Amino acid sequence: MNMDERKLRILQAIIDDYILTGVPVGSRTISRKYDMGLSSATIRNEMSDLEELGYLDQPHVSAGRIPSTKAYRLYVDSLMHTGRIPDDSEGSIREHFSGRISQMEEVIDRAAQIISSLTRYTSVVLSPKGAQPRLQTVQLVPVSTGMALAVIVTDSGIIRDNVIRVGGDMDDDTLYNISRALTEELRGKTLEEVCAAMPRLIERMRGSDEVLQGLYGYLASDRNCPGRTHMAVGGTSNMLAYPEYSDVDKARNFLSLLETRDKLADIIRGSGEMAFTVRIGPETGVPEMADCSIVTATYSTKGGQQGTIGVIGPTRMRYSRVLSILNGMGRELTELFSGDTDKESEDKRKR
Amino acid sequence: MNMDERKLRILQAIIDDYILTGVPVGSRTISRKYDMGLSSATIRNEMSDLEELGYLDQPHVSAGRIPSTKAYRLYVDSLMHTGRIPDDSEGSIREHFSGRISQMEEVIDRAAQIISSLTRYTSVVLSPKGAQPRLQTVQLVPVSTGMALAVIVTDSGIIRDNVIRVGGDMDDDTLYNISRALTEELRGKTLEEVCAAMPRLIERMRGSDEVLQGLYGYLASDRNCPGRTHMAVGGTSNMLAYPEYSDVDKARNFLSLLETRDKLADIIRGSGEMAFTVRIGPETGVPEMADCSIVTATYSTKGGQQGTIGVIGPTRMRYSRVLSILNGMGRELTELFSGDTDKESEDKRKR
DNA sequence: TGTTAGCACTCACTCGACTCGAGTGCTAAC
DNA sequence: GTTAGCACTCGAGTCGAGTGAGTGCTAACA
Repeated sequence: MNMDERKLRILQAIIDDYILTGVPVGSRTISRKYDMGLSSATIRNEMSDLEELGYLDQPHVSAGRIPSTKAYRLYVDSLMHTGRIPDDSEGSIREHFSGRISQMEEVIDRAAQIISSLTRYTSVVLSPKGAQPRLQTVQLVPVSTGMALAVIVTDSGIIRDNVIRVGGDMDDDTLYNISRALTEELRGKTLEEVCAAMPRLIERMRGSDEVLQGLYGYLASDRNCPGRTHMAVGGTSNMLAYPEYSDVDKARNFLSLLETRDKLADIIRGSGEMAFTVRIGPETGVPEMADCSIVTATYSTKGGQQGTIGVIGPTRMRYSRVLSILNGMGRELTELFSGDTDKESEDKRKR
Repeated sequence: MNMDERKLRILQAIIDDYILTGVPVGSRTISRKYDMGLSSATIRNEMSDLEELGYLDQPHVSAGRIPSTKAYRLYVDSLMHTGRIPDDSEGSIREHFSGRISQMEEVIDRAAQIISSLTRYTSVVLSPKGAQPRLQTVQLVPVSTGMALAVIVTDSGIIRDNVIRVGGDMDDDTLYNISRALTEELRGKTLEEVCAAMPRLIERMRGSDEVLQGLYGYLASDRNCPGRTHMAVGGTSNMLAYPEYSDVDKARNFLSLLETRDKLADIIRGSGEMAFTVRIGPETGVPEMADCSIVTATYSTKGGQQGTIGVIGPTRMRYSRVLSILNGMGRELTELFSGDTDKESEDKRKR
């Protein structure tokens, strides 16, 4: 037995209906609501075939049928009429971002909010990471005696800073001179390379070695520390609106998964650096998400770093809508992070 | 009819039991589990009196009784045996913080996690704000042509930074000289005063006026912008563990309240700057929280700024435990934020 | 050979009747 | 003032019949 055109059409109707209603769909529903020109009995036969082929499941004998993971897979890969971005959304994204946008964290947070409000699912946005950014400027700003703020500007426009110990009483000018020397020496290197170069520098620049030690310690710990990648989660409560989560225990499990941020980041990033991925149910590899799907997309920054945006929803997700919203948001973020910073300030200034 | 010693003891037993179990408590339970030396019938009479006095409610005739808001109020104000901090917690707080702590945001996030894991309720931590911090250093770090990062260090040790437009092509040295001049001029002023002084400065320091304009714009918007206060929420899923929230709709309302961060911050901060506040049920003033209680405490920074930590739980909250945990955390945060930063780096270095 | 009408069958779900038991209020005795 | 006893209330749980959506199968039809 093989799939034919008609089976595909019926399967599509079933998936569409189930995504819409969340209720197992029966043969009669299909023959009436969708204009197939076939009686329910025929549909029934076809559905029986589709079940045998592994595309449909039956919760119990006297209920309708629901799409299997395999069906969703097929749907996403080829059946889905990949809609363009919903009319309202494109404008919506723009509009939401049009206000004041300064810090990267704020953009990330806002993006998560927008995605979840547009999709009505749970959204996750991860800050850019990946390709090593290259150092552009180092500058040390005195904070208190013996301490300074090390500001590191990279070519991706992302700034990291941290308070480090510089020892003794360095006056502003001394720190500034050290900063200049460091910048000259290190500009254009990746953070990896900077770390590698540090021991040699410490050797050479006697007299300011405590400063360099401090900086080195910070860089070394920061480089390996994924904690600095910012993550925003939006619409956690949205999931509770779906009957799939009317069971409180299930909901709690899901929510506490969202709370373990490291794990969540791994899951979202699990898709690698593909432009788009859709993982359905078991494909997520997370037992707690056996009946969730995860859709992710990437965006990139000027420096070539990649960030991830994702949506988590029930397997009966409105995939096409979600994909186009993520697409729109990805484009918007890419633009925001790689367009020159002038535009941001422009917006800001206008207020 | 008046409250006497015995009524108080009985009321306390009822509250204790209800907080523990969440089930309406009957007269027999009290007479057996709590060593009153009274029969259930007597207790029954007393309970009847307590109900008349407004301290107890009866969900329905044949159920036990539950404490009213008034009862909790009395309990918190005078009945509660204000336990010292639970044995495990004091150490726990220390231990959790002993790892790497650098950015304020991280401390805040971590604090929320710790509080919620210790209390098993939902926790909220707000970054310090209030008393105007005084400027200590301004420094401009070049980021790209025409743009610079303005780093502002205040005496509270809290650092703000933002990318501003500086116009033209300022080289490092020029920016540095401007920074020095600005620092000299503005050190010791509150941010309010800095803003007030800016127009005059812009007048005087012709030639670098575009830089100053940019800085002014940032300061002016930042000063009035409460968005910069960081807020962390922990243990959102904890609430679902309590039978009070076995109703999914209720849970969803609660969760979406947690998501509207501005509103939540207002609610938490609603208590003003009291060292401790306990708001019970309707006292919260938030309809969605009619059967929640909010306990808050404050901590302070070197610069005299105040931050807020809070716990949101069901009205039958383990008040004494929560209060002592918040007390411990408040002390720890105050120490962290007002002790000199040396200690932090020390910890960091040890790793 | 594919399609359809008809029919028996399944099974979750609903709803009312019933039981059970925790808890109360009241009364009378101590 | 305290307590034992008892009738009463009412939510929660159980049981069973009824309902209806949906299926699979068979036989008739185009």
